[in-house]
Amino acid sequence: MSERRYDPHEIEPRWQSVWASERTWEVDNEPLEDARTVVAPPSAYVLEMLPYPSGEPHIGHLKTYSVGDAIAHFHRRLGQRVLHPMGYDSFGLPAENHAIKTGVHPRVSTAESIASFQRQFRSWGISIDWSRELATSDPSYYRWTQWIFLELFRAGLAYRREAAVKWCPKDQTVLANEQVDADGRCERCGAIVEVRQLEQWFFRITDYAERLLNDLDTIDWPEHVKTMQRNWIGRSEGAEVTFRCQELAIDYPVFTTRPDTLFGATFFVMAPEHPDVLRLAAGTPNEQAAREYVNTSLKESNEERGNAEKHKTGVPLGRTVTNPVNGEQIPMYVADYVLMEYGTGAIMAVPAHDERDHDFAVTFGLPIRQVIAPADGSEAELPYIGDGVLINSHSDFDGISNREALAAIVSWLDREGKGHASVNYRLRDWLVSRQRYWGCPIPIVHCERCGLVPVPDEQLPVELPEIDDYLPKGRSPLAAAEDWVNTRCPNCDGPAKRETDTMDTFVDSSWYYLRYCDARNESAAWDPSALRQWMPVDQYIGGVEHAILHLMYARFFCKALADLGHLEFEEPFQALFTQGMVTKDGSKMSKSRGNVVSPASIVERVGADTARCYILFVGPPDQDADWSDEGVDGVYRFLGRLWRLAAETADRTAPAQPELSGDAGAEGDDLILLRKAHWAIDKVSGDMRRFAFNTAISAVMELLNDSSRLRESASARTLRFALGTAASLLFPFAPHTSADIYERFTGERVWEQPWPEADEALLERDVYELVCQVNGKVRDRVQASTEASPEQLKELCHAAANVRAHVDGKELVKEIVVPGKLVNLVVR
RNA sequence: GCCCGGGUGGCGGAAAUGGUGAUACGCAGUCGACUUAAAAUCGACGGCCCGCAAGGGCAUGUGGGUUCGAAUCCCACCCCGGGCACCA
Repeated sequence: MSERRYDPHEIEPRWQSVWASERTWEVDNEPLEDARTVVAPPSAYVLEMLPYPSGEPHIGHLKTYSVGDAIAHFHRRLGQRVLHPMGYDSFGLPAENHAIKTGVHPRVSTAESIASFQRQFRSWGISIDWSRELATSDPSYYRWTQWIFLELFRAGLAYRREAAVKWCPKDQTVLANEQVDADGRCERCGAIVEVRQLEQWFFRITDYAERLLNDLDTIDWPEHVKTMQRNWIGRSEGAEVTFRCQELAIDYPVFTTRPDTLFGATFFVMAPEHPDVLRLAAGTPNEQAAREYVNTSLKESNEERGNAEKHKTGVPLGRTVTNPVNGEQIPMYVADYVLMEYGTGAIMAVPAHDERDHDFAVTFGLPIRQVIAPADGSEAELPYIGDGVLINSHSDFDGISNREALAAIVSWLDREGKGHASVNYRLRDWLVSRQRYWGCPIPIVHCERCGLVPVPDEQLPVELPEIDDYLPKGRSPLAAAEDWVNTRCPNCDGPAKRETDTMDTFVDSSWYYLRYCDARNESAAWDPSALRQWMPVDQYIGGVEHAILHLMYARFFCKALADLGHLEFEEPFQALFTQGMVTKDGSKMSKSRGNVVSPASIVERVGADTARCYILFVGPPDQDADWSDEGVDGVYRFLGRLWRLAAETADRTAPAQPELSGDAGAEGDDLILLRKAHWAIDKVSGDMRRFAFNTAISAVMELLNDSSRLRESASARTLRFALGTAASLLFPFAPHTSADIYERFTGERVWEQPWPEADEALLERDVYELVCQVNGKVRDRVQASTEASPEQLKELCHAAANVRAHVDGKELVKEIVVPGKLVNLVVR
């Protein structure tokens, strides 16, 4: 027999061209009537986060799509119709920055990158329904992004206001809170972010805080991702309490989570951004100092200001407010530890029971009045944050627990009209406007007479104009395209100007999964019946880095669009899987470190099947994995051994026969191998459901090892079954090699075959190795029958030679029998 | 500081619900076969210590505990990774 060589470069393109020419992975939307009358096969929507096309795909992409493709294939073979589409998140800063540097239009460089992604996805053999492909920068897509924007605008969910916003001086654009990292740096370019007052567009995501929080309970997401979202939303229960400044006759409500400590409030603090600060200070001796303080604070970066280690600063305003519970006049301060964006921008300060207020009081020599004492009567060290009983408060409340007092005080405030129970969220409205070119234009016209006027639906899309200069100059580069900017008001036909800001790219990616369901619809963003068929996404796959931003925004879009009557569901992604990062030598791959492994070079060296299997085999896919070229070689050897043994066995058992089955009367090595094959089916099936692809692949390796060991002693038929099964089980990970092997054996296409089922009878054994322990230590092992009674098992154990050596001459205290496992004798 | 994950051989990692000698599978390593040689391939051996062996002792970050039995459960601590961080 001639030596056969495993040649992925021959095998892979051959199968890829079958899938391309037959459009194997395309699925149609069933007409609705059919879905109702015919028993429609169950469907599944398997989706990986769409890539941002910049340069070439990297290893992280390979991992995401290897995971997603395995899931998609598994669902198909379980008999489901699977929607598994692909698209590109093709608006964004990197292409624009590239354009600034090289003059190449972002559309051109993006198109090149997309072509590269397409080529590589095909070369990886990912089972994509290419008929639904989309790019968010394509007018046929962003037309509908604009339509959604206008729907939100008309509903009051998109609005414009002046705001202190995060401004990146390098990228010359506003950033969302979420795009500023922990050090106060721009997520993209790393420059220190500044604060500016600008008119900006926002989405009213805060209206949805409660629902975004509560509905987390209805979806099957990793707990840590839910936790991150919960923290981000940051719900706090408490009360809003009104403090009145008598001199100016102004009420200042504050939010507090601790109304039980109201009697301990000894001063009052406002954020530097608070619009009343200068008015309050005006005419007092502190006017000048307050003004200077506000100015310095506003210039300070968030990084400097947010540092909790920093000692407290502030300036007295020379005014007082009245504490509503006891009528005390307490002094007002302005201090930068109070944030304008949270609560009301003003706080009551209780130095005895709040660390920050305590620091401030110590620095400024303000009174500290303890109003809660530990319930056990011990002396509390201040600030005391814990629970206890009220003291120094009011005879109605002193002595009762602070939890009770909290409720009692809130209802008292409510009755007196001085406050009420309240809930606050950390979540802020989503700033969506960007002063950049390469993004979706905001379809609004500014008319001097009519104000903000939406571009009529039938005039969408508002297409991006051609410009020569992408360089941002503090305003959108679009402002330079005067022919485009100057237009007529759709309302009054008077002269008007187009909005020159573009949308944050997260807007584009907040609804793309809807568009896939009806990607070629030219008269609507989607037809409701198309969504009914596929949505919500059954399994979403992507990196944890999107745990907050993208996943929160997409959820918000669904809820808002559902409220507007466009969707019949409120959660886009029923289940989520987040895969870990791929590192090299323990650190993140990056060009500057020079440790980038390109998927293309791996595929060229060992083929896509090896690359895909390796990345799933190296460890649990939800964890980070370190790339090792030696490990890749190991997987390559495995696929090669499997393919060669299969090819050799197929030659021996030719011609191919469609059915693949074991011998019912198998015995000896045939039975051993048959059992192993069924064990592997059972193991892989379970592992697929748990995303345990690493152990699934190792189970197939075990099956191959046994097949190889028994290649001479087992029958050709059993060997054929074992190896055909191995190919069938490996198909979701190594589709080309598996399809090739399966076809050799059966002449059939493995992707058209149902997922194999394990024969229960072959999973069970009639004899097993009984573990014989003495005092919990294994002393011997004997063959036992599954049928044996506990009494018989005890006897077997007592009879074992090495057990006797440890038991003889000792007192038997206890006997523990675990049928099917072990017997443990306790002796003294 | 708070909230999540994790600590298992030289390495990546296995081990639903406590139950085989924990370390499957792969990598690296050692030895052997084939070869003029190498590569490729195939086969064998690999936790540590004592012992010729049978066997015994010690081993899942550290220290306690629960249990006939703990990588797995409980308590305390140490280390690593991630998220949030003046959110009142």
